[in-house]
Amino acid sequence: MTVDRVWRSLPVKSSEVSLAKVLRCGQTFRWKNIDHVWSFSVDDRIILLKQEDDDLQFSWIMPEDKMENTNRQEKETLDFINDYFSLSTSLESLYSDWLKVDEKYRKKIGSSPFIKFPGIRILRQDPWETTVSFICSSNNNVKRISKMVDSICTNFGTYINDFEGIPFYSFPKPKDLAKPETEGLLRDLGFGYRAKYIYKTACKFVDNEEFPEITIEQLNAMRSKSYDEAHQFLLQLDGVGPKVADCICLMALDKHDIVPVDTHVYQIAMRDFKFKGKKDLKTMNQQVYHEIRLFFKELFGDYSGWAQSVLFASDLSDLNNGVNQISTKEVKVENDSIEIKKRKVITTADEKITKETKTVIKKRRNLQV
DNA sequence: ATGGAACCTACTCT
DNA sequence: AAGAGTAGGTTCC
Repeated sequence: MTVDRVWRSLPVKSSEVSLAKVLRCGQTFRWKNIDHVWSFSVDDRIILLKQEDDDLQFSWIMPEDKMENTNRQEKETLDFINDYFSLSTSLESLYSDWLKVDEKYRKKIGSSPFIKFPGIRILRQDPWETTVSFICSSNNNVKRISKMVDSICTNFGTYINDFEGIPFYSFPKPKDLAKPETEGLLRDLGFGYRAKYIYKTACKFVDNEEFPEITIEQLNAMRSKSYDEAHQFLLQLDGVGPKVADCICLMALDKHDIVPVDTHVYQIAMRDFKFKGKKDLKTMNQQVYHEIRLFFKELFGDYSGWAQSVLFASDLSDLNNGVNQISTKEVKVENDSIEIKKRKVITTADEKITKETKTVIKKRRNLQV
Protein backbone atom coordinates (compact mmCIF):
# COMPACT_ATOMS: atom_id res chain seq x y z
CA MET A 1 0.00 0.00 0.00
CA THR A 2 1.54 3.28 -1.06
CA VAL A 3 0.20 6.29 0.73
CA ASP A 4 0.68 9.88 -0.28
CA ARG A 5 2.43 11.24 2.71
CA VAL A 6 1.67 14.79 3.71
CA TRP A 7 4.84 16.80 4.27
CA ARG A 8 4.84 20.15 6.05
CA SER A 9 7.55 22.73 5.85
CA LEU A 10 9.42 24.34 8.69
CA PRO A 11 11.58 27.37 7.85
CA VAL A 12 14.87 26.22 9.34
CA LYS A 13 18.19 26.87 7.64
CA SER A 14 20.87 24.18 7.56
CA SER A 15 23.15 26.57 9.43
CA GLU A 16 20.68 26.26 12.31
CA VAL A 17 20.21 22.50 12.11
CA SER A 18 22.22 19.94 10.20
CA LEU A 19 20.27 16.72 10.66
CA ALA A 20 23.04 14.54 9.27
CA LYS A 21 25.40 15.80 11.94
CA VAL A 22 23.14 16.45 14.91
CA LEU A 23 21.50 13.04 14.71
CA ARG A 24 24.83 11.27 14.30
CA CYS A 25 27.24 12.99 16.64
CA GLY A 26 26.61 10.79 19.66
CA GLN A 27 23.83 12.54 21.55
CA THR A 28 20.92 10.54 20.22
CA PHE A 29 21.09 6.93 19.10
CA ARG A 30 17.66 6.04 17.77
CA TRP A 31 17.17 8.01 14.56
CA LYS A 32 17.12 5.90 11.44
CA ASN A 33 17.95 7.21 8.00
CA ILE A 34 15.90 5.44 5.37
CA ASP A 35 16.33 6.72 1.83
CA HIS A 36 17.19 10.21 3.08
CA VAL A 37 14.23 10.38 5.45
CA TRP A 38 15.04 10.56 9.16
CA SER A 39 12.65 8.67 11.40
CA PHE A 40 12.22 8.43 15.16
CA SER A 41 9.49 7.20 17.45
CA VAL A 42 8.16 9.29 20.33
CA ASP A 43 5.21 8.52 22.54
CA ASP A 44 2.42 7.47 20.21
CA ARG A 45 3.89 8.22 16.79
CA ILE A 46 6.76 8.05 14.31
CA ILE A 47 8.26 11.42 13.46
CA LEU A 48 9.67 11.87 9.96
CA LEU A 49 12.10 14.58 8.87
CA LYS A 50 13.82 15.58 5.65
CA GLN A 51 16.43 18.26 5.23
CA GLU A 52 15.89 20.36 2.13
CA ASP A 53 17.99 23.28 0.92
CA ASP A 54 16.00 26.01 2.62
CA ASP A 55 13.80 24.23 5.11
CA LEU A 56 12.99 21.17 7.13
CA GLN A 57 10.15 18.94 5.97
CA PHE A 58 8.28 16.96 8.55
CA SER A 59 5.57 14.35 8.72
CA TRP A 60 4.29 11.77 11.16
CA ILE A 61 2.78 8.32 11.34
CA MET A 62 0.19 7.32 13.93
CA PRO A 63 -0.78 3.80 15.01
CA GLU A 64 -3.34 2.17 12.73
CA ASP A 65 -6.20 2.82 15.13
CA LYS A 66 -5.44 6.52 15.64
CA MET A 67 -5.68 8.09 12.25
CA GLU A 68 -8.20 10.86 12.84
CA ASN A 69 -7.86 14.46 14.04
CA THR A 70 -4.98 15.40 11.81
CA ASN A 71 -4.86 19.07 12.77
CA ARG A 72 -4.16 18.28 16.38
CA GLN A 73 -1.57 15.70 15.38
CA GLU A 74 0.18 18.21 13.18
CA LYS A 75 0.35 20.73 15.99
CA GLU A 76 1.65 18.13 18.44
CA THR A 77 4.29 17.01 15.97
CA LEU A 78 5.35 20.58 15.31
CA ASP A 79 5.50 21.29 19.03
CA PHE A 80 7.70 18.25 19.53
CA ILE A 81 10.12 19.25 16.78
CA ASN A 82 10.41 22.82 18.05
CA ASP A 83 11.08 21.59 21.56
CA TYR A 84 13.35 18.65 20.68
CA PHE A 85 15.60 20.75 18.46
CA SER A 86 15.37 23.84 20.71
CA LEU A 87 14.56 25.85 17.62
CA SER A 88 13.93 29.05 19.56
CA THR A 89 17.66 29.18 20.28
CA SER A 90 19.58 30.80 17.44
CA LEU A 91 22.66 28.77 16.71
CA GLU A 92 24.19 31.19 14.22
CA SER A 93 24.68 33.89 16.81
CA LEU A 94 26.20 31.40 19.25
CA TYR A 95 28.62 30.22 16.56
CA SER A 96 29.82 33.77 15.94
CA ASP A 97 30.52 34.19 19.66
CA TRP A 98 32.39 30.88 19.85
CA LEU A 99 34.39 31.69 16.74
CA LYS A 100 35.87 34.72 18.48
CA VAL A 101 36.90 32.58 21.45
CA ASP A 102 38.23 29.92 19.13
CA GLU A 103 40.37 32.34 17.15
CA LYS A 104 41.82 33.73 20.32
CA TYR A 105 42.58 30.62 22.33
CA ARG A 106 42.79 27.71 19.95
CA LYS A 107 46.08 26.44 18.63
CA LYS A 108 45.72 27.08 14.94
CA ILE A 109 45.48 23.89 12.99
CA GLY A 110 43.37 24.59 9.96
CA SER A 111 40.06 26.39 9.82
CA SER A 112 37.78 26.60 12.81
CA PRO A 113 35.17 23.91 13.44
CA PHE A 114 32.72 26.77 13.90
CA ILE A 115 33.20 27.59 10.23
CA LYS A 116 33.64 24.09 8.97
CA PHE A 117 30.80 22.39 10.85
CA PRO A 118 27.66 24.53 10.90
CA GLY A 119 24.31 23.41 12.26
CA ILE A 120 25.46 21.30 15.19
CA ARG A 121 23.27 21.91 18.22
CA ILE A 122 22.38 20.18 21.45
CA LEU A 123 19.01 18.45 21.41
CA ARG A 124 16.52 18.69 24.24
CA GLN A 125 15.87 15.01 24.79
CA ASP A 126 13.65 13.03 27.09
CA PRO A 127 15.43 12.64 30.45
CA TRP A 128 14.56 8.98 30.99
CA GLU A 129 15.61 7.87 27.52
CA THR A 130 18.79 9.93 27.79
CA THR A 131 19.59 8.30 31.12
CA VAL A 132 19.25 4.78 29.79
CA SER A 133 21.05 5.60 26.55
CA PHE A 134 24.06 7.02 28.34
CA ILE A 135 24.21 4.15 30.79
CA CYS A 136 24.72 2.12 27.63
CA SER A 137 27.45 4.47 26.43
CA SER A 138 30.07 3.54 29.01
CA ASN A 139 33.17 1.99 27.48
CA ASN A 140 31.28 1.70 24.23
CA ASN A 141 31.00 3.04 20.71
CA VAL A 142 28.19 4.82 18.89
CA LYS A 143 27.49 1.92 16.61
CA ARG A 144 26.90 -0.56 19.38
CA ILE A 145 25.08 1.96 21.57
CA SER A 146 22.65 2.55 18.70
CA LYS A 147 22.09 -1.17 18.33
CA MET A 148 21.50 -1.56 22.05
CA VAL A 149 19.05 1.32 22.35
CA ASP A 150 17.13 0.06 19.34
CA SER A 151 17.10 -3.37 20.91
CA ILE A 152 15.63 -1.93 24.12
CA CYS A 153 12.72 -0.49 22.14
CA THR A 154 11.95 -3.59 20.10
CA ASN A 155 12.12 -5.87 23.14
CA PHE A 156 10.52 -3.72 25.83
CA GLY A 157 8.67 -0.93 24.04
CA THR A 158 5.21 -0.76 22.52
CA TYR A 159 4.67 -1.29 18.81
CA ILE A 160 3.57 1.88 17.03
CA ASN A 161 3.54 1.22 13.31
CA ASP A 162 5.71 0.41 10.34
CA PHE A 163 7.62 2.82 8.15
CA GLU A 164 9.18 1.50 4.95
CA GLY A 165 8.54 -2.02 6.18
CA ILE A 166 10.39 -1.45 9.44
CA PRO A 167 8.50 -1.74 12.74
CA PHE A 168 8.86 1.16 15.17
CA TYR A 169 8.47 0.81 18.93
CA SER A 170 8.26 3.37 21.71
CA PHE A 171 11.03 3.74 24.23
CA PRO A 172 9.99 1.66 27.27
CA LYS A 173 9.02 3.20 30.62
CA PRO A 174 10.79 2.25 33.87
CA LYS A 175 8.02 -0.21 34.75
CA ASP A 176 8.62 -2.02 31.45
CA LEU A 177 12.27 -2.56 32.42
CA ALA A 178 11.88 -3.16 36.15
CA LYS A 179 10.93 -6.81 35.76
CA PRO A 180 12.97 -9.66 37.25
CA GLU A 181 13.74 -11.19 33.85
CA THR A 182 15.07 -7.93 32.41
CA GLU A 183 18.71 -8.30 33.41
CA GLY A 184 19.08 -11.76 31.93
CA LEU A 185 17.28 -10.75 28.77
CA LEU A 186 19.48 -7.70 28.33
CA ARG A 187 22.57 -9.84 28.81
CA ASP A 188 21.35 -12.20 26.12
CA LEU A 189 20.88 -9.16 23.92
CA GLY A 190 24.56 -8.28 24.32
CA PHE A 191 24.41 -5.46 26.89
CA GLY A 192 27.19 -6.95 28.98
CA TYR A 193 27.65 -5.52 32.44
CA ARG A 194 25.29 -2.62 31.59
CA ALA A 195 22.34 -5.04 31.83
CA LYS A 196 22.41 -4.89 35.60
CA TYR A 197 22.75 -1.11 35.65
CA ILE A 198 19.69 -0.60 33.48
CA TYR A 199 17.63 -3.07 35.45
CA LYS A 200 18.62 -1.63 38.81
CA THR A 201 18.11 1.96 37.68
CA ALA A 202 14.66 1.12 36.31
CA CYS A 203 13.84 -0.52 39.65
CA LYS A 204 14.78 2.60 41.57
CA PHE A 205 12.23 4.57 39.55
CA VAL A 206 9.35 2.23 40.37
CA ASP A 207 10.30 1.40 43.96
CA ASN A 208 8.67 4.03 46.15
CA GLU A 209 9.52 2.25 49.39
CA GLU A 210 13.29 2.46 49.33
CA PHE A 211 13.65 5.29 46.82
CA PRO A 212 10.60 7.51 47.24
CA GLU A 213 12.44 10.53 45.87
CA ILE A 214 13.52 8.81 42.64
CA THR A 215 10.62 9.21 40.23
CA ILE A 216 10.25 10.26 36.63
CA GLU A 217 8.53 13.40 37.87
CA GLN A 218 11.57 14.27 39.98
CA LEU A 219 13.92 13.47 37.13
CA ASN A 220 11.98 15.75 34.81
CA ALA A 221 11.83 18.41 37.52
CA MET A 222 15.64 18.58 37.44
CA ARG A 223 15.25 20.75 34.35
CA SER A 224 14.38 23.65 36.58
CA LYS A 225 16.84 22.86 39.37
CA SER A 226 20.48 23.82 39.68
CA TYR A 227 23.26 21.85 38.00
CA ASP A 228 24.60 20.67 41.34
CA GLU A 229 21.26 19.30 42.42
CA ALA A 230 20.61 17.61 39.09
CA HIS A 231 24.11 16.13 38.99
CA GLN A 232 23.77 14.75 42.53
CA PHE A 233 20.33 13.34 41.79
CA LEU A 234 21.65 11.44 38.79
CA LEU A 235 24.65 10.02 40.67
CA GLN A 236 22.20 7.98 42.74
CA LEU A 237 21.43 5.83 39.71
CA ASP A 238 23.34 2.67 38.88
CA GLY A 239 25.75 2.97 36.00
CA VAL A 240 25.67 6.75 36.20
CA GLY A 241 28.97 8.40 37.11
CA PRO A 242 30.07 12.03 36.66
CA LYS A 243 30.46 11.88 32.89
CA VAL A 244 27.14 10.18 32.17
CA ALA A 245 25.40 12.48 34.66
CA ASP A 246 26.78 15.48 32.81
CA CYS A 247 25.65 14.12 29.46
CA ILE A 248 22.14 13.86 30.86
CA CYS A 249 22.37 17.35 32.36
CA LEU A 250 23.44 18.84 29.04
CA MET A 251 21.28 16.85 26.65
CA ALA A 252 18.06 16.48 28.61
CA LEU A 253 18.02 18.81 31.60
CA ASP A 254 18.70 22.24 30.06
CA LYS A 255 22.16 22.60 31.58
CA HIS A 256 23.64 24.25 28.49
CA ASP A 257 26.90 25.25 30.13
CA ILE A 258 27.92 21.75 31.17
CA VAL A 259 30.76 20.07 29.30
CA PRO A 260 30.88 16.32 29.91
CA VAL A 261 34.53 15.32 30.09
CA ASP A 262 35.68 12.11 28.50
CA THR A 263 39.01 11.00 27.12
CA HIS A 264 38.17 12.74 23.86
CA VAL A 265 37.39 16.12 25.39
CA TYR A 266 40.55 15.83 27.43
CA GLN A 267 42.53 15.30 24.22
CA ILE A 268 40.93 18.37 22.65
CA ALA A 269 41.77 20.47 25.70
CA MET A 270 45.39 19.37 25.59
CA ARG A 271 45.98 19.35 21.88
CA ASP A 272 43.89 22.22 20.53
CA PHE A 273 43.75 24.55 23.50
CA LYS A 274 46.31 25.54 26.02
CA PHE A 275 45.12 23.36 28.83
CA LYS A 276 47.97 22.09 30.91
CA GLY A 277 46.89 19.03 32.87
CA LYS A 278 48.85 18.48 36.02
CA LYS A 279 48.47 14.80 35.65
CA ASP A 280 48.25 12.15 33.00
CA LEU A 281 44.99 10.89 31.52
CA LYS A 282 45.51 7.60 33.30
CA THR A 283 44.93 9.31 36.57
CA MET A 284 41.71 11.04 35.63
CA ASN A 285 39.89 11.65 38.88
CA GLN A 286 37.12 13.79 40.28
CA GLN A 287 39.41 16.80 40.58
CA VAL A 288 40.89 16.61 37.09
CA TYR A 289 37.43 15.92 35.71
CA HIS A 290 36.01 19.16 37.06
CA GLU A 291 39.17 21.11 36.20
CA ILE A 292 38.74 20.31 32.53
CA ARG A 293 34.98 20.80 32.70
CA LEU A 294 35.42 24.25 34.18
CA PHE A 295 38.19 25.06 31.72
CA PHE A 296 35.73 24.75 28.83
CA LYS A 297 32.93 26.35 30.79
CA GLU A 298 35.04 29.45 31.39
CA LEU A 299 36.23 29.45 27.80
CA PHE A 300 32.87 29.37 26.02
CA GLY A 301 30.46 30.65 28.65
CA ASP A 302 26.77 29.95 29.11
CA TYR A 303 26.47 27.59 26.15
CA SER A 304 29.84 25.92 26.56
CA GLY A 305 28.25 22.47 26.39
CA TRP A 306 26.88 23.33 22.98
CA ALA A 307 30.23 24.66 21.82
CA GLN A 308 31.96 21.53 22.98
CA SER A 309 29.64 19.36 20.92
CA VAL A 310 30.90 21.11 17.79
CA LEU A 311 34.51 20.50 18.76
CA PHE A 312 33.70 16.91 19.50
CA ALA A 313 31.91 16.35 16.20
CA SER A 314 34.76 17.96 14.29
CA ASP A 315 37.12 15.56 15.95
CA LEU A 316 35.28 12.47 14.80
CA SER A 317 36.55 10.99 11.61
CA ASP A 318 33.24 9.69 10.37
CA LEU A 319 29.97 10.96 11.78
CA ASN A 320 27.80 8.42 10.02
CA ASN A 321 29.79 5.24 10.15
CA GLY A 322 26.83 3.29 8.83
CA VAL A 323 24.77 3.62 11.99
CA ASN A 324 21.08 2.94 11.40
CA GLN A 325 21.67 3.60 7.74
CA ILE A 326 19.10 1.78 5.68
CA SER A 327 18.45 1.84 1.99
CA THR A 328 15.43 0.17 0.48
CA LYS A 329 16.60 0.90 -3.02
CA GLU A 330 19.84 0.45 -4.88
CA VAL A 331 23.06 1.38 -3.19
CA LYS A 332 24.30 4.76 -4.16
CA VAL A 333 26.72 7.26 -2.76
CA GLU A 334 25.10 9.57 -0.25
CA ASN A 335 24.49 13.06 -1.53
CA ASP A 336 25.38 14.31 1.91
CA SER A 337 28.65 12.49 1.66
CA ILE A 338 30.90 15.26 2.69
CA GLU A 339 34.53 15.91 2.38
CA ILE A 340 36.01 16.45 5.75
CA LYS A 341 39.39 17.04 7.18
CA LYS A 342 40.66 14.27 9.30
CA ARG A 343 43.51 14.94 11.62
CA LYS A 344 46.23 12.44 11.73
CA VAL A 345 48.45 12.55 14.74
CA ILE A 346 52.03 11.84 13.92
CA THR A 347 54.26 11.21 16.85
CA THR A 348 57.87 12.19 16.55
CA ALA A 349 60.58 11.88 19.17
CA ASP A 350 58.77 13.80 21.85
CA GLU A 351 56.41 16.02 19.99
CA LYS A 352 52.99 15.57 18.54
CA ILE A 353 52.38 17.21 15.22
CA THR A 354 48.88 17.43 13.90
CA LYS A 355 48.66 17.31 10.20
CA GLU A 356 45.62 17.80 8.06
CA THR A 357 44.95 15.16 5.53
CA LYS A 358 42.07 15.23 3.19
CA THR A 359 39.79 12.29 3.49
CA VAL A 360 36.76 11.66 1.40
CA ILE A 361 34.14 9.65 3.11
CA LYS A 362 33.55 6.64 0.99
CA LYS A 363 30.44 4.55 0.74
CA ARG A 364 29.11 3.59 4.09
CA ARG A 365 30.20 0.23 5.29
CA ASN A 366 26.75 -0.95 6.22
CA LEU A 367 24.99 0.51 3.24
CA GLN A 368 24.03 -2.74 1.70
CA VAL A 369 20.67 -3.89 0.43
C1' DA B 1 41.01 8.46 50.70
C1' DT B 2 42.72 7.00 46.09
C1' DG B 3 44.46 4.65 42.15
C1' DG B 4 43.95 0.63 39.43
C1' DA B 5 41.59 -3.45 37.98
C1' DA B 6 37.58 -5.62 36.37
C1' DC B 7 33.69 -5.33 33.73
C1' DC B 8 30.70 -7.19 28.48
C1' DT B 9 30.81 -7.05 23.62
C1' DA B 10 31.80 -6.11 18.91
C1' DC B 11 34.38 -4.20 16.20
C1' DT B 12 39.12 -2.62 14.03
C1' DC B 13 43.82 -3.13 13.31
C1' DT B 14 48.05 -5.73 12.81
C1' DA C 1 43.97 -15.71 10.70
C1' DA C 2 44.27 -15.23 15.94
C1' DG C 3 45.06 -11.71 19.34
C1' DA C 4 45.59 -7.26 21.16
C1' DG C 5 43.44 -2.86 21.34
C1' DT C 6 39.58 0.15 21.91
C1' DA C 7 34.99 2.45 22.18
C1' DG C 8 32.24 9.57 24.82
C1' DG C 9 33.02 4.97 32.00
C1' DT C 10 31.46 3.05 36.48
C1' DT C 11 32.05 0.17 40.24
C1' DC C 12 34.52 -2.26 43.43
C1' DC C 13 38.39 -3.13 46.28
